[in-house]
Amino acid sequence: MATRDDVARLAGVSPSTVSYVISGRRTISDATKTRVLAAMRDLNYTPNAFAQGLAGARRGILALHFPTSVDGYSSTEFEYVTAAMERARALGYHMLLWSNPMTDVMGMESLVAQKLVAGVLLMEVSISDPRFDVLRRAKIPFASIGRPDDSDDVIYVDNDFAEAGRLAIEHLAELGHRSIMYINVSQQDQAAGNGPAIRTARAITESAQAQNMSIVEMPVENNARGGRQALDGYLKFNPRPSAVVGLKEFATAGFLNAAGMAGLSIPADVSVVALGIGDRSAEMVSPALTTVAPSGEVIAHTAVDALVEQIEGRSSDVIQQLVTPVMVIRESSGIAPV
Amino acid sequence: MATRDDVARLAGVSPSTVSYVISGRRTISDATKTRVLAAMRDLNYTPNAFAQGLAGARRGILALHFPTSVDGYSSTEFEYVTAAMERARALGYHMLLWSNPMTDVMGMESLVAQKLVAGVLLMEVSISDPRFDVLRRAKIPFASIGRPDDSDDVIYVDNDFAEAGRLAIEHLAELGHRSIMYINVSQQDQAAGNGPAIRTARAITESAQAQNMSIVEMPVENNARGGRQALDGYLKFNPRPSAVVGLKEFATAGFLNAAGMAGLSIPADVSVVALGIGDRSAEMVSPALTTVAPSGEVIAHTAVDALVEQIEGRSSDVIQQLVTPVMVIRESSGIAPV
DNA sequence: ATGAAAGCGCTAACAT
DNA sequence: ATGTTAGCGCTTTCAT
Repeated sequence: MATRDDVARLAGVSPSTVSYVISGRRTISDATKTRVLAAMRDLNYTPNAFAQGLAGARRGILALHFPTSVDGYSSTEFEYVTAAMERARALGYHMLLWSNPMTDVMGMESLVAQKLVAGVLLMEVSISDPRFDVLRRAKIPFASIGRPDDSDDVIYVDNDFAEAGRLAIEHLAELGHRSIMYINVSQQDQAAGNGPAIRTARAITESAQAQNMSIVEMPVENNARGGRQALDGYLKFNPRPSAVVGLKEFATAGFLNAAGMAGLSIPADVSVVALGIGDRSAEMVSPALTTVAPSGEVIAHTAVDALVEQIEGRSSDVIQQLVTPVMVIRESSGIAPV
Repeated sequence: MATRDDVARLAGVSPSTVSYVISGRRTISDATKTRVLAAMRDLNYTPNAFAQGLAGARRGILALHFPTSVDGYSSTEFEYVTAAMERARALGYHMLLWSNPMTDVMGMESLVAQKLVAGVLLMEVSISDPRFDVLRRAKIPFASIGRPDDSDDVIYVDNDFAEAGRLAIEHLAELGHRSIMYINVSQQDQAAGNGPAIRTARAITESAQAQNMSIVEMPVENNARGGRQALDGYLKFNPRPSAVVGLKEFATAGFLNAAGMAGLSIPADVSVVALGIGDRSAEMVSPALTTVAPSGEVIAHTAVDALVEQIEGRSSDVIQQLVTPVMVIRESSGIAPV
């Protein structure tokens, strides 16, 4: 494999000139530049990433970190991952995927200490996420998709949960619903500080109050069994809420299916609105779910942009951005039964 | 940040001794080893990954490559990704996620030329996948999840499609089904050489013949619309097949939903068996899908193991392994209507 | 059992 | 506008 010196020899210039042609950090005469570029092409030269990194160049790798989850992740989360990776690539960075248990902060420390990555992007952050302190101490650039409670110095991009809650509740209010059940994440996840769950609960509670609607909560695990449990709980209410707002896709889909099996008709008997779920998943179930969700692509792209800006020192602002969610009315929501 | 020389100084040994303590490639007296280890701990030392890479150590990064897909990927595919990453981590490697259009072979070349990654794991391989030649030419270790037609020298782990087809067809045969519709990938994807689609078609055709069953094919895109088209096509058959075998999850789920909307009862009117779909997706729809699929975790783990063995030169065998799929009978398959 | 020293292929400060 | 050179922090060969 050709090295920089090979290129320099072939082009008849000094090695550093080759470097400067690549980095553009020096003005090079057109004639020289052309010769160097040609030599690079002839030799099929690509700089060695390790040498660049060691010599102190901009390290071209970002890490995308998410805690390992027993429930697994959905296609919605994968969309975030692929979108982040694509943006990173577009900006000239590689993306290291990286996951370990939330509590295993050591793993994170060792990655950072290896100096391999120029910055870290956090996914699935909780309101008191221990990863932030590790990153702060390591003085490595980081940004997060989602935000902790203590977020003054944190660069983040997050869903605008207040707006999402408002959209969902107002949609249901317009359809005449007066009482709602909220399928929350499990108590365990709530205790762990699941930000979207907590912020969504707050948002829909406030919006419901503003609309004079009543609201009850149903915490279940994010899987088909959780969905069935949510239905069991739902059926015990008297009177039953006429609408359900669900946060996680496997639980919400599970509720939808269990309700159908139990002879409930959706949306004639119960309306269902799903929050934070991607289009693909929303259309995988029947009836297709009405959703209120931000574009995963927008969130991921914005977050990567913010991280890279910080890495490249182009901006010292603490970028904090809420992305406005979009409501897509599909088949699972309709006029409240009389 | 502490370097190896700092550790050496603190421990009162030469820098190379520190290296040898880390690599274990030299016998070191217990006394020395203890002192060095203590110094490493005191200084919170972690070797610089770039320096290691440059100096020719084992490069600790694997790349996981998949072509960008317009249809997006499902949670099933994400399971492969996370499983591969976890195994890589367990073996001491990082995992770089990497994706670009199948035809953009240049992107792959430049990654490889950067010498950043020790090996490449390919996902979503097609039967005449251009990526293999790039990798062969680059003389970089690689392995694939799935296999091309020309696979003599390719280390791969793949689903045992023949067995999957047999399991699905025999299950349906036992339930009394005599005629089947196969929801295939789009004609475009078939032309692109989608291995699972082609091998599954072959497998179920052969198994169906062995069972004296008739089989028709229905190519559609892998999304909800494709599922509806599959139903439209299905309804036009006279007589209608009593069972449907579907390959891709969004299309198969779409068929399921469209059939339900159209008043067909599943499995009373039509049985549906889904191939290659993960449990999570299978249980997201209603009725829950009977599936025949390999464990994504097993496939991914095995593939990463094979790749790492090759990288570390522990084995020069061309590991080629088919993973036996597992049938999970859920609610979408039942006795054929009379 | 340990040390010394020659690279690995770059970047960037210091020349001219 | 270009060349020279001192590192970056390791691995590994050659010494002892």
